[in-house]
Amino acid sequence: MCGRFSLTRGDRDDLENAFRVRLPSGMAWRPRYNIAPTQEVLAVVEDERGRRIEPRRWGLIPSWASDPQIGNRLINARAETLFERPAFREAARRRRCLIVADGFYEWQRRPDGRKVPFYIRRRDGGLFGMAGIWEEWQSPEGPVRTCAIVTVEANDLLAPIHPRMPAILSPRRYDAWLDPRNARAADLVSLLLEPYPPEELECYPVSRSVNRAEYDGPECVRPLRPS
DNA sequence: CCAGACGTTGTT
DNA sequence: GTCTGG
DNA sequence: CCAGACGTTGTT
DNA sequence: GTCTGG
Repeated sequence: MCGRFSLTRGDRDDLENAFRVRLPSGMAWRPRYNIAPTQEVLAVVEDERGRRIEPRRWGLIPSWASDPQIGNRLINARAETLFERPAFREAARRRRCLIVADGFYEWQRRPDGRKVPFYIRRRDGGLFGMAGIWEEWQSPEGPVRTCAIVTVEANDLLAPIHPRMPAILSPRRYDAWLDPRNARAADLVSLLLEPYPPEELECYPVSRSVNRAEYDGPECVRPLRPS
């Protein structure tokens, strides 16, 4: 699955080039090594007015939810059932997005029960878009925009670590995924299920500092042993 | 028709 | 064990 | 995802 | 929003 990720690099130009979008001039962010559920993430969204990058809270609250607490648990959505689940299908049809990242974490369970965190990133260190969906929930204080990250079966690189991974889209699939006029579930799911080329990624064990959601420093992504 | 419920993942 | 918060 | 909390009554 | 039950 995907319960933590990073956005450590990426200046304005990187983001604008990677996702072919213009950033609002006032938009600022700091390097994030340990992004956890309930925190703010950057989402590439698209509607009739065009493509934008906007913040979203990670943890999807369905529009009809009476209790927003539900969002603390809806952090991932399975690609295989995305268009069927009542909590997700409306967002899947009309509110797809890309979650901007440059790495993510998976925990490997060892035979003795210990869990070892691994960091996965592109070999070239570049940005990538994880498939996501988003929702808007009306709180008494105003609209709350939330999102979930779509997951798929692990590819060959990740399979030894964990059975699921985020759906990483190749850049040539970004347009089709984001296009709001595209609503054919079968086509969209097949985009998600295209395995991301394992040879473009690398994966190495990291220290347990990432376990603490409160810790957000470079220690999280440092290789435990040279990889 | 209206009222009322409705959630997910991954793990073992 | 289970739930909440980050 | 992981870490950390998790209780009640009655009284002031 | 959408589905189920009455």
